[in-house]
Amino acid sequence: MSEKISEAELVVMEALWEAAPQTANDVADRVATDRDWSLQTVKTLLSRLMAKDIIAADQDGRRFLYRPMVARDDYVAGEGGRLVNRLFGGRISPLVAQLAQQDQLTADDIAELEAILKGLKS
Amino acid sequence: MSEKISEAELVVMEALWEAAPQTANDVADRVATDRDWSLQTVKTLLSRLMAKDIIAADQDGRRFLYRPMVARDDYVAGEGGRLVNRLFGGRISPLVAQLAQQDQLTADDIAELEAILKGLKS
DNA sequence: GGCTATTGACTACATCTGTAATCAATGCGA
DNA sequence: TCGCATTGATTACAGATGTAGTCAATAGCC
Repeated sequence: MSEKISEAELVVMEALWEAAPQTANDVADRVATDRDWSLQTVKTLLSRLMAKDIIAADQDGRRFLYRPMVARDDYVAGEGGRLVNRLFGGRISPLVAQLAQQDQLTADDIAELEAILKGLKS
Repeated sequence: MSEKISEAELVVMEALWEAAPQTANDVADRVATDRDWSLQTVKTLLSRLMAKDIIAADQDGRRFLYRPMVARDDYVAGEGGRLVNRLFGGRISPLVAQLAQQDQLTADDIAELEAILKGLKS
């Protein structure tokens, strides 16, 4: 239901998912690792995320404490599903096959996949 | 290396990946199943894809025959990898786990995943 | 109690995207 | 040969996005 999160907005979301609630300054600091943005830029992105009801803010003195309203897991599941639909017609195996072919699957990945499959068969 | 393909452009690409080469009219007809676009809109998208060097065109009389310059598999692998990186830190298993949890894995999917894993272990 | 620093709100502006109308060339039928 | 239909090129324009400057309120300091 909630609106689309743009690339730049997602960076802010990641910061908020790491820890919440945070002030605009906290978020800017955290985001600085990834992007060289001014504080104002971060605040604009926070505003837009507020307008989209993806985050909320509680007043704390004269500042605001921002917090995500959507869980990262939910967002990620939605996006993952959408991509799998768009690119693979809803089938996950071609993506796994692609990654396998590019040797992008670690032994850990393979073990985990096997565990998941085992769980499904029970 | 090639530039980003937007949502609308991707619809055109799908049409071109289905069959190539095609005239602008062919593409528009094929795309009509998905989107209710005017012929002009499709032509604009074709132009933009040309500008981005994602497709090429060969003159055929007074028309052009358009064809993709990137293979669907390559594009899809790139996008899939990018998403898995962005959302899951490069690990595929969380995505599979998500899909499994949402009962989005069919018996066929599971069988294919098992086959892929079996292939990897040999 | 006025000055300054902090902080959110508002405004700005270039680019990209979605969607299309209009223009211009050109080939074909009458 | 002349007008019409086809087709690509150019232009348009609103909304989203990336990036940030400026304004206004306010709270603490001297």
